[in-house]
Amino acid sequence: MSVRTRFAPSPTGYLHIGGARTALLSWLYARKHGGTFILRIEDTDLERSTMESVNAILEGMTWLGLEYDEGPFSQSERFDRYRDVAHQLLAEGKAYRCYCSKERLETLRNEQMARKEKPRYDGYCRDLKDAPPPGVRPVIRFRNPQEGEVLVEDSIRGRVTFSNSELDDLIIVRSDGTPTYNFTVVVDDMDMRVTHVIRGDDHLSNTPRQINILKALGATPPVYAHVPMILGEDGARLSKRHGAVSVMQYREDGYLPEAVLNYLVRLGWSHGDQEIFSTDEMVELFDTQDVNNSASTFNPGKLLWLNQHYLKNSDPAHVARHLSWHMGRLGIDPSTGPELVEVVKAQRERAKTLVEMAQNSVYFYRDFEAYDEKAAAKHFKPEARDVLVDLRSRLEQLPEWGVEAIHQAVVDAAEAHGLKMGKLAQPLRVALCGTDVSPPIDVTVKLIGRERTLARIDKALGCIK
RNA sequence: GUCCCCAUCGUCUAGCCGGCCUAGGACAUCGCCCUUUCACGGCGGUAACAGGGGUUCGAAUCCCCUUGGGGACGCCA
Repeated sequence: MSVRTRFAPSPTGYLHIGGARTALLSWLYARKHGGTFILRIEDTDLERSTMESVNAILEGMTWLGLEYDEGPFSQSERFDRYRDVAHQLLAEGKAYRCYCSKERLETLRNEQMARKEKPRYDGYCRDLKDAPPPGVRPVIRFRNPQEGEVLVEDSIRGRVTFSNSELDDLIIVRSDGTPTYNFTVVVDDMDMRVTHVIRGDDHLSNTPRQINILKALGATPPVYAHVPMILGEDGARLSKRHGAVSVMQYREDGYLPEAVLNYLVRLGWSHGDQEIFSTDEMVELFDTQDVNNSASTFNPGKLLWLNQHYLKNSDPAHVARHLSWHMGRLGIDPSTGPELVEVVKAQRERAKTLVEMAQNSVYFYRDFEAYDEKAAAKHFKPEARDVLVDLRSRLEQLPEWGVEAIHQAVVDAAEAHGLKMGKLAQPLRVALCGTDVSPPIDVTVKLIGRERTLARIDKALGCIK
């Protein structure tokens, strides 16, 4: 039987880091086994679900390259199916209508809490003999077994058993007729023939309920794999408080999708001492059996390092495509200056993010407003004047505008004035870039181009008294 | 509170079917080297088996307890 996995987010927000990881692992597992990856939107909570969220999730998955094979299916379009299944359960006596008021349930809960018991439904309507109270729209509850145990065979956690006496009769259809999560998941996983449910750890306690319903429906439970949670740096579950958690925020912050993917796969999973994994390697090496069973803390620093690694080691043309997007956000048209690929080659060892790279590359395309004060004060000294004038004429006369020739011109000019490289390179840098930080000076000059270089030297000369 | 899960450097982790571990790698951090800036890179350092009981010739590795953390307990998903 071929593998079928699914990612089933609820559209109540963006695609966050935790969701992206379970999506990645499900995707990897399907790919590894030549199976099918299904995307299902769990929008049974009509109040909180939004179309914007659906789009945000789709956008995030596309950016990460997690292509699904089937879907997206929306649970809101399957209400008829859930209702049919609920009625089937009702007819078979495996579910029943419950007329308890929310007030009664509330009181019950409070009493149980006061008695230090686990709050759970007491089964008041389980075998209701009296006529139902008039005017009350009932919910439908699943008749959970009261005896015995449920065994969850989890490929990450091993065998976990729950006692049925811990479980209560959960609501599968609300009084307004809409189905609830634990019910729709079961029906969908069954209908969609999902073979492996890879999801967050927070669902482990829901699993015995789902298995019970699945069995009542005569279906075979899938293989479960509950992946540990991702915690914030304060040890609490990752949330907005911990800064950027939206996957798309990482794009805006200048991360490459492969860096995010690599970071995510290494959270709770490893392959010896290997740190860098291409997508193909992940697909080949990943297995749910090797996933850790302890929660891990999100570490922005390591993600940053990975991002820099991919910036440095990916095909420059690929990085350039991503950089182009960020240049655009800065209002830069890359056609107004050097080839972006060349800029990438020059900058990739000195930037951790694409945002940084873009910001530090603006001067290749657009004249800067003002000199960095400190840098100008430090390097625009009178003794720099003559050598800059000299270099300017050498550059102007250069027959060929190449890095080699430029380098030679700079060396010669410095030598002619008995100066060390730094005494010329730094003032020149400030003159050309506005700051004293840039790629190697010859490369910088080359990329800025002759026209701009000469003009900027002139401008700087005007500032050196 | 009840039930479930988890526990190696600050962080991600290797190791986990016991001896090869005076516990390895990576990020971060500190120091040195390289250097026309910033970086890259190279070399080196600091740093962990939560605690207590067992089992065993021998435990990070197996068992139990304690402690600590996380999750679930909704007419949310």
